[in-house]
Amino acid sequence: MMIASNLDLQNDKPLYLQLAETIKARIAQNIWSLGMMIPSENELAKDFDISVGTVKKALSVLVQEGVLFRRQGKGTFVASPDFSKSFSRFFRYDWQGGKRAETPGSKVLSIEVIQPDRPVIEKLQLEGSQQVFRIKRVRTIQNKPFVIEDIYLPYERFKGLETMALDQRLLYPIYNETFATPVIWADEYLQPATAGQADAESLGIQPGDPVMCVERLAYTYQDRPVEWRRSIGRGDLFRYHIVVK
Amino acid sequence: MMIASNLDLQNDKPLYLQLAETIKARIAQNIWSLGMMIPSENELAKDFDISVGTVKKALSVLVQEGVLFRRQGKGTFVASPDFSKSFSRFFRYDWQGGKRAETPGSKVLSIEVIQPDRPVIEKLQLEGSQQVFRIKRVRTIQNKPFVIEDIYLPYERFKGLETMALDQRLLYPIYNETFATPVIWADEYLQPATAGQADAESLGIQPGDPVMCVERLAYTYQDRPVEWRRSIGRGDLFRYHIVVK
DNA sequence: AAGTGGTCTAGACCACCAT
DNA sequence: TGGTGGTCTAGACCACTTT
Repeated sequence: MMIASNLDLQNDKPLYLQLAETIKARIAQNIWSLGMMIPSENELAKDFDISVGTVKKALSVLVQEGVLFRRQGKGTFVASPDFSKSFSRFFRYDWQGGKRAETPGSKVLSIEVIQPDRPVIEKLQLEGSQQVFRIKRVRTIQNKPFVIEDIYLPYERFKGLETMALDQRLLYPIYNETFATPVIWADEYLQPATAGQADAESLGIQPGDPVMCVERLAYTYQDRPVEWRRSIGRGDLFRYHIVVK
Repeated sequence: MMIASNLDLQNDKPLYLQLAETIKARIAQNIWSLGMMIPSENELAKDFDISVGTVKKALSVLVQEGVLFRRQGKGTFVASPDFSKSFSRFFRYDWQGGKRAETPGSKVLSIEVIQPDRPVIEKLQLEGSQQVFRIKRVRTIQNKPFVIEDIYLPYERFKGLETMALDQRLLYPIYNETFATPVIWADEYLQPATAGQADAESLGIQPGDPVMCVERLAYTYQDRPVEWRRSIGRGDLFRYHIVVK
């Protein structure tokens, strides 16, 4: 049961776009949350007093945008972006020709609450004198380190994170489930570099060996930045794959 | 005037996808060429004996894929990939954070026709003993080299390329306009490395300096691979930007 | 005025899923 | 069996472009 609303025939904007925006707004307000089924075509059509065809068009737009997914016979659901998948694209694990997509282990080296410096303030769009978490961790495959990460998070949003078992779980599901902060999309910059003394030791390589430096700014709903991280990956294990269309 | 054909109600595949594929095939066969207007919704519906709604759906799929574009009041046209744009999509080199999107110069070092080795044969899906072009060139910004490229092309498809002024123009527009081979999408792999003696000299850096190694397989219509290239870029000038969704 | 695509409707029938 | 989405139809009306 849903209160109909604010679709406007007088508006320039087509009804199906108005509906799409309304649905996105409801997801952003957590009226409909990740993974949840939203009302059926028929219900939406009835609630908003438009035809089913128009509802179909609105939903197809949101499916296209990755906001929803649909299953014949079941319903329409709010999509949860799966970053563990996109993560696994970034690295190749096939170093023995084995195809097993092994889940990387992770070990937190330190977690502290600090006063951020200017670049972090700007990237996370912090105001006043907000503090941030700084997490350093190393990720491993078969117990060999292959990436070290330096992660910054706004303290307020993630208060309580420091008490959690961060070694056991991926971070993005924690953001989503515990802090109601799903990561929707991210901006990444890649640059090649060579390992310094400290990084080389952490990664088990020689200073001067190639490494990939990845900076990522991750956003949640309404394009709010919620995490900034810099990763340094072993060059010999790092392979970034992208399909350009 | 168009001979109707081969849409099959008995087929598992929905009519609108059958139509979309038929249209793509006609474009691939150059029955409808780049930039040309294709028949209107009504004509297509009549020719294929299906409803206008189904035609609309087929066309919207192709618009989504970037194969067609539509203009209200004018018609539906075969899209010509915009190469100044796609170029900047494929290569995102920020010059010291400057925003000037300067067009890089290029200088061909060598072009030869050779018998490809196995990796090239597999990537370009060559049959029998087909030969390939191998082009080596260096790209420059402000007369400074920043990328060296090693490019492989099937000889048959691009016969005559060796006589063209490759220094003056971008390659992809040449593929498109002269050889009716638009590049539709590409697969890229990025990996950090350090410069060897020869590469360092070409790029004006020191051996051991960081470089980015980019391998790209470019495809035309019907997912046919038509170019394979390996690029080595100066690490200090290379910054790859990607939005992960 | 005639032709184009863009939006919207009100159905029909089907395939799939739960019960 | 009833509800869901997926396909398809046959219109209507509108906005835009060209002649």
